Amino acid sequence: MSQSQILQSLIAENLVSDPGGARGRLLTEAARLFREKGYERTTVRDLAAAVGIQSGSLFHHFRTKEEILKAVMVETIRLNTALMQAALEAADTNREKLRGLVRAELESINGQTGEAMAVLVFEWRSLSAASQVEVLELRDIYEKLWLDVLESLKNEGALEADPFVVRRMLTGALSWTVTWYKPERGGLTLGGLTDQVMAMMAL
Amino acid sequence: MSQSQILQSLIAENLVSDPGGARGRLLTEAARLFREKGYERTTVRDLAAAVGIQSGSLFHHFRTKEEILKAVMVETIRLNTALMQAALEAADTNREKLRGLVRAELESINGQTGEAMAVLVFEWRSLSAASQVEVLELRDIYEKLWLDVLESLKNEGALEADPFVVRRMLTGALSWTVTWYKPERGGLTLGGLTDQVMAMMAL
DNA sequence: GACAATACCAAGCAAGCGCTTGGTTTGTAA
DNA sequence: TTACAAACCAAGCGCTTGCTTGGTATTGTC
Repeated sequence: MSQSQILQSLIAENLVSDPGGARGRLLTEAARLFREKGYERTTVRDLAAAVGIQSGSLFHHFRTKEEILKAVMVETIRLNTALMQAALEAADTNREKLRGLVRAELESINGQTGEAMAVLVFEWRSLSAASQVEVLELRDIYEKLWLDVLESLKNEGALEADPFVVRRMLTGALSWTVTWYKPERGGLTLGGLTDQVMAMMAL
Repeated sequence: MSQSQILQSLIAENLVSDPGGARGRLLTEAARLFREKGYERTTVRDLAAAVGIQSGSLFHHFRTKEEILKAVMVETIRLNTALMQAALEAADTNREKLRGLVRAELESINGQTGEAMAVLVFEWRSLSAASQVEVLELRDIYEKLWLDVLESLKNEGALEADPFVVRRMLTGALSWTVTWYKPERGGLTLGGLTDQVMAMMAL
């Protein structure tokens, strides 16, 4: 199943907004602006201007500004969880599964959903506690994919360190690529970067 | 030279504010609040209340709210650069130097300056471009300490990967510890965590 | 065509923000 | 004691923000 088929299926199930529709275009622009200026410094006037409408009209689509932030987060988690599940299904060994996860996460962080992924990290505090709880539930599903694979690697003796610590280190290392990775820099492809990450873990 | 001697020397040189003085107390509280609620959501009224004064009085000490943010960042970079230089001076081999840097950075991120270090990462966008330039100059001195050691390790054959990439991965992995590391969690000390990081790099 | 639903416009509200201003209080030096 | 500087108070300014409200325009359905 290709990436666009996964996306189409999520759209059909109303889990993710169609990027071509009004709501989807707004979320794409919101992710970009929130990433660039920060959620708090992005006004509803900025958001509206980015999609070519007046600010009051946003409130027809979303109840509050915060609901926009939450939707950016929820939708990127859903999409990337589905992409990672697909990467797992395409792999045979635990080592290949981990490689697939690393590759998929690097793609999500440095590709189409890079802005939304960065918003998830940097704008967490602007979510209300109730929204944080909801987003964390989805996030936990995503994290479980990782921990299951790391624990399997530990059980087969391929990994000595604590899976929890390894995942946390990886989260930081991979998330940080958003601040520095550029394909043009020294010809380092995402595949090459994936190789370096795997090598750093002696895997 | 001990940590408190380093701090006293920086205070004497007016590079860092005395934590016991009014300005220093304000910067400590500011780092805490900015970390907790975000810079944009922390009002000057919040800051003033945290140190027990009225909000207008803040402007006796700092020209603008942004100057407070910048001071939090500048002062933590200066302090931690000095601590890392001390760690380098206490080490003999390049491997020990790297270990000293990892340990010192983990201490800065998870210890007294943890809040300010997190503010440096998460609140970067709230700084004006001019302030960013100034803070980056200090940051570059700090980063050069790392790159020099990693390049020495590469030159002696102990490290295969690109020092630039390794440093970036380490920055992410170590910075992320602020979100999850707790000494009580499974008895993992900072020394133990340092060991795990070094092991992950096969060093 | 008629009607309902959806999408958007334009104007402006209430609340809150960073900061100013004129003043008072405290600390220091001569 | 006096003079001055530093630190703080209290009140309020001008501006910005997220959002509401009454309306118009467009789209979809029968």
